[in-house]
Amino acid sequence: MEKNAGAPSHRESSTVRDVAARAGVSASTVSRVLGGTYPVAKETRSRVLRAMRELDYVVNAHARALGGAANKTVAFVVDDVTGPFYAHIARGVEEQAAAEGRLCMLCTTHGDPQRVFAVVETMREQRADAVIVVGGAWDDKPYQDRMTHFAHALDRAGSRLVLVGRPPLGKGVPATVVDYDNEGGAFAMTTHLISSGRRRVAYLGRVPGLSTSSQRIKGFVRAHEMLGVSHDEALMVDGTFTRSFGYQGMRELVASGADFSAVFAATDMVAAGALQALREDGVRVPEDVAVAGYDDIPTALDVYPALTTVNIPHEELGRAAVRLALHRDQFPDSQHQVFGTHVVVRASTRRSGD
Amino acid sequence: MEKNAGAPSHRESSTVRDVAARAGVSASTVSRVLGGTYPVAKETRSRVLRAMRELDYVVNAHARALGGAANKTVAFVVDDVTGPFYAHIARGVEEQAAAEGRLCMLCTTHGDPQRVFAVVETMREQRADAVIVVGGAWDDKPYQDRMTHFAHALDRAGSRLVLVGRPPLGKGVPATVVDYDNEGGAFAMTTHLISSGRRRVAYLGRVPGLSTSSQRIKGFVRAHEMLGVSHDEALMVDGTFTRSFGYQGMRELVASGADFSAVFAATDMVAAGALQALREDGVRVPEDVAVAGYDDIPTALDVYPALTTVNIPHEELGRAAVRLALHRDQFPDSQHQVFGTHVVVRASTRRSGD
DNA sequence: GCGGGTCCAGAGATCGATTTCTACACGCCC
DNA sequence: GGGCGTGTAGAAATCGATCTCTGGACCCGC
Repeated sequence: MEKNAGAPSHRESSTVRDVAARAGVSASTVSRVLGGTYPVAKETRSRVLRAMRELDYVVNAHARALGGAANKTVAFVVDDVTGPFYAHIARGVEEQAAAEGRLCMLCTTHGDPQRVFAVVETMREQRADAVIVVGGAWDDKPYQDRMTHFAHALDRAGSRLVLVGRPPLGKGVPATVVDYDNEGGAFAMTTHLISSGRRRVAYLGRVPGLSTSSQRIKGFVRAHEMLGVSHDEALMVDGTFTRSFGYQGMRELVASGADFSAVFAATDMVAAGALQALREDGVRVPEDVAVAGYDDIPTALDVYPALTTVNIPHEELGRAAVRLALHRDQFPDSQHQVFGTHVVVRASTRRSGD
Repeated sequence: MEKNAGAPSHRESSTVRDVAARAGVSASTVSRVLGGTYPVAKETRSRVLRAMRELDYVVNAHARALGGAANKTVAFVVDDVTGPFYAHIARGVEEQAAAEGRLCMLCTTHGDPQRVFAVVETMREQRADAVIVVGGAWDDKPYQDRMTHFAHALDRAGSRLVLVGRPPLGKGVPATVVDYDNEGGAFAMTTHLISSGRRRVAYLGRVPGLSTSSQRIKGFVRAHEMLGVSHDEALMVDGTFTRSFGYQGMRELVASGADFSAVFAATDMVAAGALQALREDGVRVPEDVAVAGYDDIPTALDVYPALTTVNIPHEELGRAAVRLALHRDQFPDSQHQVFGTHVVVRASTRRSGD
């Protein structure tokens, strides 16, 4: 019996050979029609196209990727897709990736550093064009060494590590860094709070060892120093970047009888929880206590009162990450790009007179 | 010169042959160490493992996928990752996919039906184990025919189409359907509103042709009929599932002087916008007007007053989608699974006496 | 001592598409 | 009419890992 002469097997999808057989040409010719970069006689081409349609043929992306051609995939690694912060960056990444004809692989790590490594390793296996890691980094040395190792490994394979919203790994490490002015935003917000007369500002949600947290606190402290206002260590509350911590932490702070006239929450989610706690405790916002957040997620508009926060250009970060990584040969000098942040004043910090 | 005898090229990542050469064995042996399913002498194995470590070797997923082995990828198609509704389902999908040792490809369509087709086609090329499409479907025939075609094409290729939150394509179509009791939730909510004494309920955000919308409205209408309350077509406002429509639509409804004592918003996002509009118009919630949403996204807790809404088990939908699709041979009878929904009563519909 | 079994490892085919490299026509000019 | 470009298409090698088939080494018992 002739091999591949009849109809293709029922459980399998068809291959170039099936198409070739049906069109009465060779596999090479089918491939050339597919690629379109090589002259094929008009009549032959249409015969091949018809055969492809009739067999409902689609190329095998793996076979194509194996044959040297780039794999056209961008990997995206986040803690948790559910967080609006990540979701909006994800959107930017996905949009730009689509615009550049790339697919987008999504991986979540649930804040577990070990999973970051596992996931990046998997992305090396997938030969992704770029691996974009989003969110705060851990300060410890082994972690950074490991990321540096990945940066080199990816580079060797012709891929690229991209760090979004985290500090660079050091000189000479082949990685793209897309960051926002984290410290500056915290500085501006703290200044806003203090200069509006709130001299005792609590910081809700310090995460020791997390770069995002450290930078915000640096800005927070710097603003105090700049304005000659001493800040009280007792008003620094350790926690996580979650709504539930915001609620718990705020309740405890109020219960402790601490003296404060403003709360700078580490993120908008934390602020949302804090607002609920204050409401339940009968503390008026902004009359008794001003509340500010960080990130400017959509929910900031919906909490009551509307939340003063620091805006981060999330989607632009995502788009830049993809763009810079894929065209790194065109932008060799902007492989560390920092976007600006700015304070958005809403009702939660407004003075009655304003 | 011996081929592959020296160090691997500097710009390329190493292959099994490189590892084999370094360990002084054949490629087959390296592969067997990798797979672990075939006996390899202990001493040989450790030599190979060391060589892999020294060369920082990772397998080429494409080469592996080409050799028959399943590709271990689940595709996830949504309108927009930014929406909390999708984000939470995405999380369920991602978690379950990770638990099953699968990677997750994310694609967004921005509500464009054409992009759905393009994306699903790409997923066929990628030979994904399952293609999960989330969100309302369009009622028109060509759209459904095309989806049916994809269902068959994926099935032929050993993959699976999964529809989440959308109606089945018909008898005999090889697809997994994971749905929630959309109509029942709307029915329950409408009943809740009417039986608490609000006899004139506005529906904010009808989207003609979208299955999600039609089902909710069906429940809305059925509740009216059941309770013997007539509903007013003038209180049905067409729109989109967005916060900004919620705001606009609500303002216009108030400005029109329409008579209503409750608003059933098509989604929580719509409700959030509506609440802002009502606040700005000086309408008190829930005293003057009760407001309810649909989806139970986290923001429902943060709006003011806290939003009464219909809970959907988002993450469970996502997990079930992956589980049922990958183990469809084990669950041949539950390829159309419907999850329950339930009303969550919060402040936005509460009577003062409650 | 030799057949028979077990254990381990190499050679080579294979997956599907691309990409040389090769070859056959055809038309054209000298 | 023979030589030569040009246009078109096939045969075969290639990518990297896996899988089958084959075969060598070694131990065992009779």
